[in-house]
Amino acid sequence: MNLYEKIKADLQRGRFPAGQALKQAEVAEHYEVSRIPVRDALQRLKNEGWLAPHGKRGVAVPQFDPLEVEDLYLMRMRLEPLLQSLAQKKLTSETIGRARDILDSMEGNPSLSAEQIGSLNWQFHACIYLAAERPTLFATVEQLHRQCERYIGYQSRRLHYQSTSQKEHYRILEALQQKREKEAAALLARHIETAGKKLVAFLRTAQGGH
Amino acid sequence: MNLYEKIKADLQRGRFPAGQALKQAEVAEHYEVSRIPVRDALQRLKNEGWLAPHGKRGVAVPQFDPLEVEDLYLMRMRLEPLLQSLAQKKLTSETIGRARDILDSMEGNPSLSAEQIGSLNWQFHACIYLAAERPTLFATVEQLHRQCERYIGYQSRRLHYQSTSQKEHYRILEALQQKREKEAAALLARHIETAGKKLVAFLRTAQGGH
DNA sequence: TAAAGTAAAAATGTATACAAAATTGTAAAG
DNA sequence: CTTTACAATTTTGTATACATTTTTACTTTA
Repeated sequence: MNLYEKIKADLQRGRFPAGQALKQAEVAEHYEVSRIPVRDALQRLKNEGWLAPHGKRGVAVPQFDPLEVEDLYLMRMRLEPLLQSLAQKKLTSETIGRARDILDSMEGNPSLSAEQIGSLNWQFHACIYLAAERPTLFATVEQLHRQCERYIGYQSRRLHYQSTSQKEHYRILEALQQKREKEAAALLARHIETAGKKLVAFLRTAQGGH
Repeated sequence: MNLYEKIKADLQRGRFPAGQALKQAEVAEHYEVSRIPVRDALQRLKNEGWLAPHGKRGVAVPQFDPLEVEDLYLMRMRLEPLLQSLAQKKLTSETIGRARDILDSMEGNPSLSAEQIGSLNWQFHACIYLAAERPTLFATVEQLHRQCERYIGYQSRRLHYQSTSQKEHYRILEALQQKREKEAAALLARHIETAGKKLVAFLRTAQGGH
């Protein structure tokens, strides 16, 4: 586990209070490395939305921002159904099988951690998206998903939204398998919309979430 | 002009041959700095699509890839009309005036360089998009535009696609001003689609463009 | 008292030197 | 002749030391 992953994990678990400015020297001391690798990690984390620019220099732990979530899910609603449609034409039964395995493995284990659920969730969609063989489009979708992770990780420790989401997954998979292209896209769009609205509502009721 | 900008400018002008691997030491020597700032710059350029990962380590100058362009423009077609629609509700006459000024300044000067035209082009759209006050959505759109820049910069040295594009700009601006929301979005979508198709066609006829 | 300028402190940016990792080339074995 | 293992070289990663920039705090002045 490299420095980037360590810091990201700690951010995901809310180890650093929102709004706090992260100084290179502090972070370096905390993780017992020099400032050079810290610089690299912070730059990358900033680009991926895990950290926010802080004034003219430095970075800070971003606040939870419902408007950001709204934007992220709006974009995902536009891009992911597109990518899924492009994938559908190239879907093999083997890919569908792997996707189903992922869903089944979630269904079976009721004792999965929030992180593990989130990871499997993405693996399911990514497995389908990758079949499209559109690396650029995939990369942007993946990046949007990464930005959402911060909020999902925060929410999923308190909220359980798994069961309905799972049913939607199975319905999407079936529509894909039966080549009902438009339905699959529409289901996915609703799937994302629902998740986004739940998340925004949760953040707003929680007064910004901190 | 910092190192990041210098390297980017040289990439934009095709100073480094496509496919070439860039080694930190070489780049550092070429620009007469140490490897530390080179590392920072290369990482950022890689994240923005100006450089591609090269095996397990290092970066390389990416090839021109028509499929990448197709993806970029597909995404822009989905996201930019959305952002423009969100902006429309908040458009002031002052913003519209500034947008018109940008278009007029392009119209007047027939002796603008390719880079200048590209810059003004983006300034026009960005001026409208910013009115939406949706920083997250704007950031992604801006990033997509940055990735397109590499191709536009390459093309615009050979192709002149200005005049038709300019007419489309004026039509979009008028639709926005007259609150014809759907028309403005549709015009923008077509505007992007047209530009994308031209660019892809150009790259394909030019055998990948190198 | 408020404002502005300046000096001190703190934080980031960069160079040099060293450590770790990956690649390449070579030799030995199948 | 191909393949595998190992050593040499190359390349990237990191620590320490120094330079530059930004911020902070204090002093001076209106």
